[in-house]
Amino acid sequence: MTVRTRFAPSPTGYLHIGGVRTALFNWLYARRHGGQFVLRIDDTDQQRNVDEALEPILHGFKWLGMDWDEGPDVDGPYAPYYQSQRQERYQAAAQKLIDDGLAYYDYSTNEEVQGEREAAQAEKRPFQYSRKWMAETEEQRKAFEAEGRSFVVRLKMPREGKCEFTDLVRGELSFDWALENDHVIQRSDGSCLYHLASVVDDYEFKISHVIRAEEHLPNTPRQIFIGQSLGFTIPEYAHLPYVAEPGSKRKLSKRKLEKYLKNPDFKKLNEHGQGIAERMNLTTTADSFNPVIVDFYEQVGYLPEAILNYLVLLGWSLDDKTEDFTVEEMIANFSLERVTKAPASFDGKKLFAFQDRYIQKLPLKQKTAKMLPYLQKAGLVAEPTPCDVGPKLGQIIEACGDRLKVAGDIIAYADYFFVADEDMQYDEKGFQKRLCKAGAKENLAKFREALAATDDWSKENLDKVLHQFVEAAEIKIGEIIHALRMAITGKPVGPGMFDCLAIIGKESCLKRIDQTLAKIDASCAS
RNA sequence: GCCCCCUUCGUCUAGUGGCCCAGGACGCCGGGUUCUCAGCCCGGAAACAGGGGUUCGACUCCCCUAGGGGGUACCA
Repeated sequence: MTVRTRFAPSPTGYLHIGGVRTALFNWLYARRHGGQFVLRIDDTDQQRNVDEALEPILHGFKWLGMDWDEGPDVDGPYAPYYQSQRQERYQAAAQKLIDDGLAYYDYSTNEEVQGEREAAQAEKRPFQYSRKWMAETEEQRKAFEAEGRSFVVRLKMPREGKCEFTDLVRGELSFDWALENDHVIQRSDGSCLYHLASVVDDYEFKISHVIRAEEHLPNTPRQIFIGQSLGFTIPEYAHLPYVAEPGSKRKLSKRKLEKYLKNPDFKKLNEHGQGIAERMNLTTTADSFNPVIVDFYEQVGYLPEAILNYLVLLGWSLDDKTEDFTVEEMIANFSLERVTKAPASFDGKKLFAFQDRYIQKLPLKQKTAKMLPYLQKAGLVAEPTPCDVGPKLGQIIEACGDRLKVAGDIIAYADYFFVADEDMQYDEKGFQKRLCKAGAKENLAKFREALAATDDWSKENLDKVLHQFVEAAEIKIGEIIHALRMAITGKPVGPGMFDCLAIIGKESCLKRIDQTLAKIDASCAS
């Protein structure tokens, strides 16, 4: 049997991180078994601009490298892959169920059924529809219609026995048929509902394994009933635990951002990304730019492999120690048997740690290629790229070392390397602390002369020059180096001092020091 | 209300009756190193939800309770 799995996104305009985890498990399972991964679009007839709302989702999949074998843009033998274009099939299935006596026309009103439901609740017994308005003959239909009633189609569920099936994650499961309701499968306007559609599609697409979130577990008996009634082979089922909210066990949702931001780790992750977006002058909205949405990570400069590695461990593990997996290793090792049963909450810190590890492993050339566009978006480097930028950026990235956690971090670290001397911005707090203190100006002025007399501008030599200066002046190294950093970078923190001096170059360094000396007179209260 | 699922350090997890006074990872705390930051090195705290069984022996099996989550739509 060929393994075929599917993921069924609805065109909402964004790709949700929890959805990606579910999709990832489907994708890995298909790839692991040499099968196919299908993307089926859960749209409805009413939805407008489906293409527009779908595009960011498909883009997200592409960015992560999760390719699909059939679906939008990839035609396959079972097209169309849009549910809105498959209504006739669902209607035919509904008709067949009626013809076989496994579904029926129901002429009840909403209020009538709701009344029965409330009565059952009041008596603390399970609700079971009385089938009072069920019409199984033409005469009954005519009679109800004469009353002016309209109909829906309901499943005629069994009222005894058990529905038993094996879930690949949870094992043997058993549900009482009598507790299942006569669910509506076709609305009064003739359109069909999700459960019917889903079962019909899974069968027609020859899906072998339905791997989906836990919320569908209680729906499974009714889907099995539909499938069996239609004479379909029933797929294997695997119900995955949720990706839960940060620090909780509740299902992660798209619209509760406010609440998640109260979680310190989530907040930090978000603020870090927002900072980068600001430096790129990106206009963001909470709806489209936050850590619950995959696009956030792409914009900010995370690596897809890091995201995937983090996500695969949300509910799955190989053993007691392996944490790092390349995509190939994930594919080679993934199994449903090792999926956990309990929900896993989203942990921004851990995701960030994976990102850190992955980006540090990246060769300099690739880092440079990934980071350059960020400097351009921030307006620090022209487009097309001037030819001296590449080597310089390489030096900067090397100097920054593991301070750069995501590609977008380069902006904050590299701005003073690319900005004109006279446009350099000073961090005011740092300026006060490091340059407005006694002796700072004098030391800086003296060291300027030492630098002016230096021709060998290599960082090794600069290191030597500074140490000689410190010794001669009989001061501690900290007394000059912090002032110097402020003077030539404008910031209190950054890469190694000698790297900075070397990269900025003699001419600019002297100019910046002069500028700074002038500013000390202007800005420091005496 | 009814039905279903779940429950090991703060978080992700390992553990399928003795290898576990519970292992790894992220984070956290303390100390050291460095020109700042980021690191790096050393050390540390931190969990089997509770109660009954079964067994020579239970994190592992059974039952109950509690807690958490989900479903119960002419939503998906």
